[in-house]
Amino acid sequence: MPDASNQTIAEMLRGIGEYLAMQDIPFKPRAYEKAAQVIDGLEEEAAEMYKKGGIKALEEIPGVGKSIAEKIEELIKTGRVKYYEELKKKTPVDLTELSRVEGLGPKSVKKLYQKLGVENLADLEKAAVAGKIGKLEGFGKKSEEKILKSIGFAKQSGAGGAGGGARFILGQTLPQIRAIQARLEAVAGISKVTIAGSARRCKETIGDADILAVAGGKADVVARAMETFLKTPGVVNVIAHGETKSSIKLKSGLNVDLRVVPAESYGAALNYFTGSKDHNVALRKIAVAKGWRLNEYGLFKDATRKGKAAGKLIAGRTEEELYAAFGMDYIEPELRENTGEIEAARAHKLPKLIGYKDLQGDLQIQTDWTDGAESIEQMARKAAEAGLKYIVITDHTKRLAMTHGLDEKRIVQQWAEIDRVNKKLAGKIRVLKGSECDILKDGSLDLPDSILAKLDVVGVSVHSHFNLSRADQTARVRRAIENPNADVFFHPTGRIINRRAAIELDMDEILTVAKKTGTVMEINCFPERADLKDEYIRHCVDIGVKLSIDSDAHNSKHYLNLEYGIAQARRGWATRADVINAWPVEKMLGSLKDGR
DNA sequence: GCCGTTTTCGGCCCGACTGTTTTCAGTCG
Repeated sequence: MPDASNQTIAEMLRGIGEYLAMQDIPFKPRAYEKAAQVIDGLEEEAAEMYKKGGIKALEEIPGVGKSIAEKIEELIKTGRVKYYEELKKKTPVDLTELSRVEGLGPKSVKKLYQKLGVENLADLEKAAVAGKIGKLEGFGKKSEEKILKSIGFAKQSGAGGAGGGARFILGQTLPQIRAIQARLEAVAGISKVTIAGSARRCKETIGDADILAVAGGKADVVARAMETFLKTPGVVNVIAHGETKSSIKLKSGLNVDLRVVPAESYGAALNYFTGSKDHNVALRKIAVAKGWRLNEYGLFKDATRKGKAAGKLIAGRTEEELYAAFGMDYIEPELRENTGEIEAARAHKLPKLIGYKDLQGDLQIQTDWTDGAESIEQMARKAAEAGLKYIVITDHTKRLAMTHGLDEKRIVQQWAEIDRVNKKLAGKIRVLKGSECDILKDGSLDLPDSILAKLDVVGVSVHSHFNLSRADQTARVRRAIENPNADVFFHPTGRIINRRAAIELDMDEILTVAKKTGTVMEINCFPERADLKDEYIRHCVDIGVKLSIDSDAHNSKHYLNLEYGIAQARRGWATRADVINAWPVEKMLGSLKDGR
């Protein structure tokens, strides 16, 4: 049976949606797009669901009805979908490639194909260079220039990543966005500048950045803000420049939008531009059901009137006011994915998420004993400055030879140094003895139990044999975390965003074993790891597997990354009670396995 | 094509900006 991954299924559905959109068919494209999105976000493989429950199981997926379920079934069974192939044959254009070009949508692609025979990026470039596009009805000189300009970017974004448009890693991008925020905050007359969009929701990757600014309604202030924004260092392209909205592209390829709003609409606008889209649509549907209307200017009573001020304003100045008007508790941005937060907010059952200042310790730190850059004492001092009360030194073990991993002899030597630092920094911070112990191919550990039993915290992790089959990898990890000395499973899936896929692991089984054995799952704060990711974190929270949020610091600057791990934990609905290093040191230690 | 605490039929989120336009379609988020 041909194996269709969720990604393949989503691509097929999205493709059909795009072809239908090209033909100006109403509503169907949105249905396909919606279904594709849901499949993309599915934790379980749709093919597995089909195997277990047949086509009925597929139809139970939200957004999937009879017709789409049949197409998924066909793809799983035969590896292809006739309907999709017929659509492709009718209009043989590379839609995913062409729609990466800024300003080019399905309608334009269709026209370019019909009038000029443009099927792909190369054709498009040829036609533009030859000046054919400017002469087309509905297009002009400017459209042609715009297309030429963005072809370069489209080529770039196509080369690197899977699944179309480039995604930017949150932790690597947020500092850039915050710099733009700071520049805008310095503009006279601007009272508030907020980062919105997926960056505010702290998604592990973001597609673009949205910034919201509040101006007192004075035209000159707005103009100054826009001017400052357009002059952001590193701008390569101004995509739009209007009275309330401007949009730029940076050298990095990141698109940034700025919207200027009046104070009375700030809450509604922030909510609107924070998203997610699904969350907003769900809210708007509730508004419509009540006979109200929700847009970026506010929540209004009279739904029949269109435009900015549609009837009597119910709420809009703050987000709190907005959610209250719906009879909901305030929903933290990290939760706004329409995955149950709206229902929970209505029922007043939202969790109290772990806070950004709630960590007391850090359970994974490397030093210059292996591949870290700083000494144990330096790392300890800087951790204290960062507000931590305890840290665990977890240098690599001997199997990781290139890091000069510790063997039995050297790790014992390290304990003496830790004792010395503890004495010196008494009252400032406590340094615990730990290890990032390699999991060998057969699931045994790289240090003997006699050593591991003497450590305060043992982390175990996979650094080799990433390509084992799902069954073998799962068995390997299972054996490792069943070891009574293995306290924490470090960066469990091993994925590195945009670079290395996650290892094949039956996460359901691993988390079940973790629950049974009391093994803690790590949320690794390295922005490109963000491992575990949000959906698995939520699974842990649901079944009671404890978490730790660790910097995996290799130098003291890396403590700053803790923010991103906390964000990830919040996206997974985690509270302080779920995260062991949010607890005092004695309670944390007491919660670990007693293999020693 | 999907969906249902008004509905199994008739809806489907909504507004800003751009370019090519003398009033609007396409794109985007």
